Amino acid sequence: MTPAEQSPLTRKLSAFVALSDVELAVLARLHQRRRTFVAGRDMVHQGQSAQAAYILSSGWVCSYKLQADGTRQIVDFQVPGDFLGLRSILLRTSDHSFEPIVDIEAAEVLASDLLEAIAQTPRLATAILWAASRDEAMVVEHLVGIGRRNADARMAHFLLELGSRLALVGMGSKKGYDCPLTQYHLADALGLSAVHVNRVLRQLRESGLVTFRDGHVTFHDYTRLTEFADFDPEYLDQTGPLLA
Amino acid sequence: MTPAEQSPLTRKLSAFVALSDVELAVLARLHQRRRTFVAGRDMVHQGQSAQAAYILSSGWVCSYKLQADGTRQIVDFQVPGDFLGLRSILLRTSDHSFEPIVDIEAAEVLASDLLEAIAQTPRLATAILWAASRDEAMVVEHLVGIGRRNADARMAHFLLELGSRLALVGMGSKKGYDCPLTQYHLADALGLSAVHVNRVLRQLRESGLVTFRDGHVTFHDYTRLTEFADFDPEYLDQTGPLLA
DNA sequence: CGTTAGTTTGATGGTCCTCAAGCACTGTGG
DNA sequence: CCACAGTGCTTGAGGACCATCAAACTAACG
Repeated sequence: MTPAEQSPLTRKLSAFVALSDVELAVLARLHQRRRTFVAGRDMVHQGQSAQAAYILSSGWVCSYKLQADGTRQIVDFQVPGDFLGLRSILLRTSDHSFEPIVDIEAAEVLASDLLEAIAQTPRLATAILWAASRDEAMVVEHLVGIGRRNADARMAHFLLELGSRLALVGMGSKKGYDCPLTQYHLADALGLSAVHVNRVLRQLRESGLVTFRDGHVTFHDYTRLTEFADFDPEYLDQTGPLLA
Repeated sequence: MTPAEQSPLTRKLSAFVALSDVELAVLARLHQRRRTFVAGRDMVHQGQSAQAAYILSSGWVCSYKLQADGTRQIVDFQVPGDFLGLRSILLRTSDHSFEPIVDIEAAEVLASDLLEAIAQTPRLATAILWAASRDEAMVVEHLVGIGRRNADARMAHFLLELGSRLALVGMGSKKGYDCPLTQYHLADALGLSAVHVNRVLRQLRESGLVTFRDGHVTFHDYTRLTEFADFDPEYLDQTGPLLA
């Protein structure tokens, strides 16, 4: 299969583990139950019991938690190749909600299928756990950003991280990438108000660092932006193959 | 074994999965390589390659990330019964550091031993993954707190969560618990300045909600504090046995 | 052509930071 | 026994960063 024919998840995992034909076949089988969801309607609600996880094939999703006072915090965004709700499989109830940001395509993965696949192919299991560990490392980095970075650096860091993640599945580069998020999404993710997000974006644009506009992110000076954001992509652990 | 003789991890897992004698034995074997670490000297440094994880037997640890500008963000605290560095096993380098807050005792667990134990006893594997999922849910809740709660509610929520976690291993109750953290630790965990932490604690104390003083947390009005903090312990998933 | 979602800008104010200083307690060495 | 340093806690004053409120503008859409 050429990269273009592979699922984004296969493409992502292949960058870290050389998968055998058998492992690729098992992975392909996990993609069997294809489903679609429309933008804006939650796939999974906070508090709902979660029996299945999903592998995102196309489109963007966000996972978030709602508070009693109505504010929401977006925990993470999922882009093609990412798992959704992998963690919640073992907890009795999903601890957060998933909202498709655009219309999406995803493969439903039952807990039983996943556990079976893991039992059958240990190397694939390692790859999947690697992906889960990486997702968690991103949440941790997100936490650091909200706790200890000012709004400008936080935004810059966020846009850089997204770029790196998208590059891994061929949807972005150091030039920029397409991005369907609204400024409200950015606000809820970064713990800011939408108004301030707008000012921050203007600031970054006028500094000649990065432009977010009309659904597209453009890096004007990748190196300087990286320094400004103190962005060290090491936590993304994507510097080369892990297992030969 | 009576609860008092069990390791805190065994006690914690037993609250959710009824473990057989065989499983208890495998779990006990994971505790073989006992080590001690002194307060203040990092066990694992950010960027170091991590081959082993630890199970904390006694004492408190914090995991944190340092930034270029010198500020630090504490991601989580570990109390007896918690894993340390479970996630980093699969990533090439540890994405954060671990610092013992007091002198501690921990069991070193090699990646190979852990994988073997998981392969041998699927129910134990489920229990361990449950614990890992729960840890991640706590990081997510921490993220929500920093992003969307004001300083008072953030502190209140944090103290309540710690209380719940400690209660699970018999080290706390709705009355309160012993806590060796300094106000600097609280500041670095909650994304606040130490000065403001002090003011927040005074505020909570004078409101008759909770007192943090001389290494001890005292809940004055647990119900009212819970409402004030919007604390819903569901994400801790500790309402009863998961697997019979 | 009105409605809605999203963006943009201004004005005002609150939360929390920074700087600064003093206090209490502990351990150490002269 | 006392000086002194180190750690942690406490309080005050001033100001930065970001939230909130308000309103105008654009584009898409039925």
